[in-house]
Amino acid sequence: MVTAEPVPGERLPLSRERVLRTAVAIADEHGIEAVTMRRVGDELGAEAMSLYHHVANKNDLLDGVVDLVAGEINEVVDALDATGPWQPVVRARILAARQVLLRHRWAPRLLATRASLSPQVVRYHDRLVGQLHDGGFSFDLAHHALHALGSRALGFSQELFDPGDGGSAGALPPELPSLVAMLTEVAHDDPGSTLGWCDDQTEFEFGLDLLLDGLERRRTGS
Amino acid sequence: MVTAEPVPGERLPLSRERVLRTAVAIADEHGIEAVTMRRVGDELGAEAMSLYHHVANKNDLLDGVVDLVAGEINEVVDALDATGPWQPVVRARILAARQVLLRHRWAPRLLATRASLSPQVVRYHDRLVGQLHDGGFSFDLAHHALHALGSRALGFSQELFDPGDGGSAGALPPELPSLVAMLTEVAHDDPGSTLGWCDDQTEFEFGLDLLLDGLERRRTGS
DNA sequence: TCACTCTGGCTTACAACGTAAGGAGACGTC
DNA sequence: GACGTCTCCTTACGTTGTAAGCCAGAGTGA
Repeated sequence: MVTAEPVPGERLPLSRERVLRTAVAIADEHGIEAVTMRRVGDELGAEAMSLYHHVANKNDLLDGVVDLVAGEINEVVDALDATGPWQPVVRARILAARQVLLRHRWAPRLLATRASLSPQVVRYHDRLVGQLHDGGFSFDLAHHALHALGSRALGFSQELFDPGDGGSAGALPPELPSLVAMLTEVAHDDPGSTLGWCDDQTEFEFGLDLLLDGLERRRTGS
Repeated sequence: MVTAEPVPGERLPLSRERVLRTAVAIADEHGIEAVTMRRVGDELGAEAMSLYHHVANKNDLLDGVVDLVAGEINEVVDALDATGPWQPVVRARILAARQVLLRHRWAPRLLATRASLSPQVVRYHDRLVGQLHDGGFSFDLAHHALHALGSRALGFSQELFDPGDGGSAGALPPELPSLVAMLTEVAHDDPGSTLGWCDDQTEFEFGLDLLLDGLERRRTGS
């Protein structure tokens, strides 16, 4: 009758929370494609079908995972100091969100494929709109700003070229004269970079500032 | 001995070209998730395994599909008039690419998930860099521009919110004050819009021009 | 002409996936 | 004690990508 005691080897009961956190852990370690119902179950010492008592189906699980990550982002950005002019405030918010996503590199792709919106993602944008409005944006301009920023608002940009294979301009065929010229010149300017010929963080900030500067100009109407 | 005659009901032989075109047709009609090896085979009157004589595996098939669509884009943009100042030239190129992608709405998502780069996509960017360089960009700035534009260079932006469900601001909970305020105001400004409260083409152009204007300012150093 | 290899199709089979269906044991409430 | 209800398990099915191997026709060299 002593079943209530916390035996050390005893299994914790499942919960939606534990299921989602386990899925995130698997994705962090082995990539999002390693997140299968059976694998998540295994990791929890349970069967795949047991998960269905806590998530409706795999789609729901992935929605929950996205929401969890977005919640992590919100935790971080809510702690930032948001006083002062809007531009550094918004800039810091977005770069902080980016830092979280760099810890979950699979998350951007997952976010992009989700059909329904995560409450936490919506919440993130609500606060962002609030900051823009406080900074002098009309709601109309804030609305445009959301679309203009797109995924960049959450801290990631669509990386069409997989980083890591662009380093060698020699592999490019000669019928691409402009790319060859560009790559040789850029590589020459920065010969010893271990980050390859382009540093993602720098590029992200370049594009972000381009947008933020443009928005500020639209706001002041100059 | 008359086996060479083109019997009407006779099946064309398979080819990589036919396989890829069929996959595109299926994706156009039923979505990218309907593109399975068996389905493509069926559509061609062949078995799934027969496709493997023309594509290495499904990944290769999808790579080929992306390349085919990018080739379609290149066909269109190569036919554009590229004389005059860089900004309208590049703008027209990107908007034309967008028109092609609107005929293959599944393509952006597929593009974003491909690991290897399509030669046609690379070619597209080569010509784009050429246009920027001709327009007075240093290769360094052109390189930054590619990253800043990201997927927008190819004519699509990451649509985080699925269009079609954002129309009703009434569904939003009250703990999202800024979004509620924004949506009610924007919806009020444009009450009769059948496109929902945001028109994608307009928003895309807004963001694109923000970037192009910013790039021009960086180029002239003002 | 014969035997050979290639090419491109088909058949069969398998492992991994998501998940439907239902059963077993622990728990609370009447 | 009977009865839900909750949680977890077992079994099984359909769908997916694809490995392995068979077979017919077309060249091709002896």
